[in-house]
Amino acid sequence: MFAMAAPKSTEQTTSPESERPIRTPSVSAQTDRSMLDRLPTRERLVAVTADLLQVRGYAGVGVTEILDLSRSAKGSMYFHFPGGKEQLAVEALGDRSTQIARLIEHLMSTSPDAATAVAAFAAVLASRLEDSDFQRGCALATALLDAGPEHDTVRTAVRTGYDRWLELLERRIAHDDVVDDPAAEAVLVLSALEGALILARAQRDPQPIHSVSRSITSRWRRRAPSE
Amino acid sequence: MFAMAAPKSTEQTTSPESERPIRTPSVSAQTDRSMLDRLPTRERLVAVTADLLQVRGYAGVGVTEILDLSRSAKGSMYFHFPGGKEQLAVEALGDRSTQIARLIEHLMSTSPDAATAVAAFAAVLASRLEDSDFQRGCALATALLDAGPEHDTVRTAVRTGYDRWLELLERRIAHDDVVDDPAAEAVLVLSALEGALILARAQRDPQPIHSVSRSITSRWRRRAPSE
Amino acid sequence: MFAMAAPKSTEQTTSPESERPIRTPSVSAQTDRSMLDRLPTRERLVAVTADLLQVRGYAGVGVTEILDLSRSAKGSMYFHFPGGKEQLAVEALGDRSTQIARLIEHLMSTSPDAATAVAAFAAVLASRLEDSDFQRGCALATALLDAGPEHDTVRTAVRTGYDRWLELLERRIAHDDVVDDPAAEAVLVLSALEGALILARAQRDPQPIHSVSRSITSRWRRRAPSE
Amino acid sequence: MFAMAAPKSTEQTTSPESERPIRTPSVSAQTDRSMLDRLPTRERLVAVTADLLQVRGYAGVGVTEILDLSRSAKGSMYFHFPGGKEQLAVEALGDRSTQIARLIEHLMSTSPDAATAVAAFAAVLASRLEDSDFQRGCALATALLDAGPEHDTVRTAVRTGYDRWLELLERRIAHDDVVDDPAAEAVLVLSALEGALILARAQRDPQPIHSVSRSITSRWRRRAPSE
DNA sequence: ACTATCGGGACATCCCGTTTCT
DNA sequence: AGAAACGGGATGTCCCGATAGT
Repeated sequence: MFAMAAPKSTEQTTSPESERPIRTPSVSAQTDRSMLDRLPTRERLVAVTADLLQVRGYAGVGVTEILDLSRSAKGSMYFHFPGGKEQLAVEALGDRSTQIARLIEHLMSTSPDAATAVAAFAAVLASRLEDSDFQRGCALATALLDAGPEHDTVRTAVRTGYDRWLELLERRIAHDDVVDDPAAEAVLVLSALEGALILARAQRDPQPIHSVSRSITSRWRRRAPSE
Repeated sequence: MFAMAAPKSTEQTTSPESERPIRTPSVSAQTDRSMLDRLPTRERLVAVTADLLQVRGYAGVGVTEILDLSRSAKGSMYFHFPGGKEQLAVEALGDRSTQIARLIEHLMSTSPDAATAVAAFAAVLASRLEDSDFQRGCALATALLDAGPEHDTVRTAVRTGYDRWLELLERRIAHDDVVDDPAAEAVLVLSALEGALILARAQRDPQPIHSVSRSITSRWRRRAPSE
Repeated sequence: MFAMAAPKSTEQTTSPESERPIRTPSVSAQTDRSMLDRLPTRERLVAVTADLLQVRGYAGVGVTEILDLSRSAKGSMYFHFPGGKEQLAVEALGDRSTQIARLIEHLMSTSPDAATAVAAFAAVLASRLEDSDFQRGCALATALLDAGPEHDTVRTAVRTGYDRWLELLERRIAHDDVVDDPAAEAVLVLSALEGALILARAQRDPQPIHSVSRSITSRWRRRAPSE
Repeated sequence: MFAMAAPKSTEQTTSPESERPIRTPSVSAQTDRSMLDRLPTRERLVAVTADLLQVRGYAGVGVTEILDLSRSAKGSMYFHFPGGKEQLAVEALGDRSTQIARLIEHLMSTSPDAATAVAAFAAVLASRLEDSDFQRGCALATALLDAGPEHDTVRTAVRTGYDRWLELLERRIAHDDVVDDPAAEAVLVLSALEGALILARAQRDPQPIHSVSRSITSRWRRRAPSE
């Protein structure tokens, strides 16, 4: 999908026309450059922020980096997001969580059963992680963990995202009627995938993601033949 | 055990007479003050660092804060940890992961079966989270997610910790003989708990932790008579 | 008349939904809101600027704050005042100094003698200071002191205002014939009141203002029968 | 005493060895360079801050300028003054107000009577103002007026300074027994001089200072021959 | 006459690592 | 082992002025 550049290359290849060092985009990101430049400033900021939050979390990302990568000026950012970094992060997380929600919805409605859908979802997560040299985990989890209690709006945004995902999962699990408690099972699926994403990142190996997906769904498929 | 509210005291006392700023210990931490003061400098630094990493991650914690909370001076820190913040973090994560490993070991050996042990472990995690006003999740996950690729020693430390935990879990699951693939089941248990810890933090509700613990262990207890 | 406390609202609402920050009007000002909204843009800007200059001086006031409080946009401001902040300040100081001149004129012509007029003037200054929680001193002095040599037009505006006041004072003192050198006495009156306003602000006590007014005028009333 | 450089020369004479533009010391200051360099960092910061506050007030002075002029690093400043700009200002004002207090004390004890002492004091103020191209008024007044209510420690420092000066003035006036109410007369003297300093700055003419000094003291000398 | 953007520099603060001295 | 001081770069935020489009 995209390649990973060197990790935050502090050294600059002296390109002729660059006066000040322009930060090499350490994470080229999901949203790639060609489509980025076509976006209006506001969307560009959101997209870049989402990509960076996914990799280094709230505290780990600096607004300067966001500005560099999105080729925007400080003034523009504080015009569109008077609430600063926090507001930008909240909006980026909302944006990203909606994207994932749409992905889940799509997989749920195009798969023959819940188990297949979950396996497909796991596969997408795993491939995104691998393709990014094991940097891009879950934007929500990554942003949440180092936001600190003073940025409660970030936590709320994360929570809202998780709640939406859980509902989608639960609905399909309930529809398939594979377990007694669909809500608890949705929590298990999401928790296990989130945790596996972290394990995979630590081990630089996507195997945990596939493993948990298999472990969980192998118990399903029993009761309901689903539509 | 203690409450935590003050949001990183951005406002100093600013009274002209006060020579040095006194940082409100925003996170009193697992390691509490009275026992902290009895520790030698080196251990004090490690303990405080572990506590802070658990709450705000690698990027979110500053050495100044560590120094303030551990009542040590810069010089002392760079004497004990010439590698600076990164080395300190690695050592703190090693320390903390050993503590958790010991806890797992203890629970595993004192519980009648694996399911009970896992439930007890989940209960400990949940209560620690709640007691800290939903701040203290897993130090390893929190530190990993915002460390960034340039701090690979941090990732390695996290990985080592996870591997040790996995092995302990796998051993007991294998011993109880409750599932076909004990290694995969250990990964599921750890992943689900890590993920549930995050969900719980986002929702400010420990329920996901208990939920996943129940969901997973409810399938066990069947085959093995346990020792 | 009104109270003033909120310290420049350094914290934004930061709610993700709020698009634009709403600045808490830290200084509602002499010119109050209801009459402000009825004014055309240009006058609104001048009035708000004057109020702010009086409280925080030239360097202490930002155009953003002026814009927020006067509910105008940047474009409007630079249309009316192409010279920017400096021109706006000059005009605001001219406006305010005219108001004060009118007040002096009125008091001078309605009082039985110069001493009574000066006491009345001092009383007005003192009450304005007290009513604003000891924030609103003399706009001219406040703006002058932190304008810096690069904003000489500000100094000139201040000077012009002072000159007008001095002339009015001198005329009445001369008319009453209470001292040998009416010009010098006018300078004394104005200087003492300006200085007392500062002392009063520092001490949060209006007493110096009344004190100097009494000290000075107690020597008058002797020679002249007044008109 | 010293010369004034060009007013904040935004343009830089391209001296060979200067890499980044080094701010031309817009106000060479009371504390001149040669003696400044011999001072330890902490004192250097205080001295430079006092000089700058005197000219442009609290809001008008930036810490960068203080750092440049005092040739100190950011780290040093926040080491010595953890309370930042505000603490530095408070300390500078305390320092400067002590210097003036000593001057007053000296003049009071070496002059034949209070009137002579006040005239001498006025002469010093006037000459300092003139020598600085009408920039250096009273540091206390200048810093107070644009500090804003959020920096109350600055106001307190100013108040303390004024109170000390008033006491010294009152003591000598009482000793000479020239008026009925020495406390009120001290307030008059200080107020008039502070105000005259402002008028003189606005008019670029020291005359108001001498004028008020003469106006006030001409009524004295009557009753007491003093020691 | 006004809105909606943008640009880029300056602001106060805090960062992490080093050095020097005891 | 540790205290005191320093260096200089990075942080998030805010600044003032400009511009393009009505």
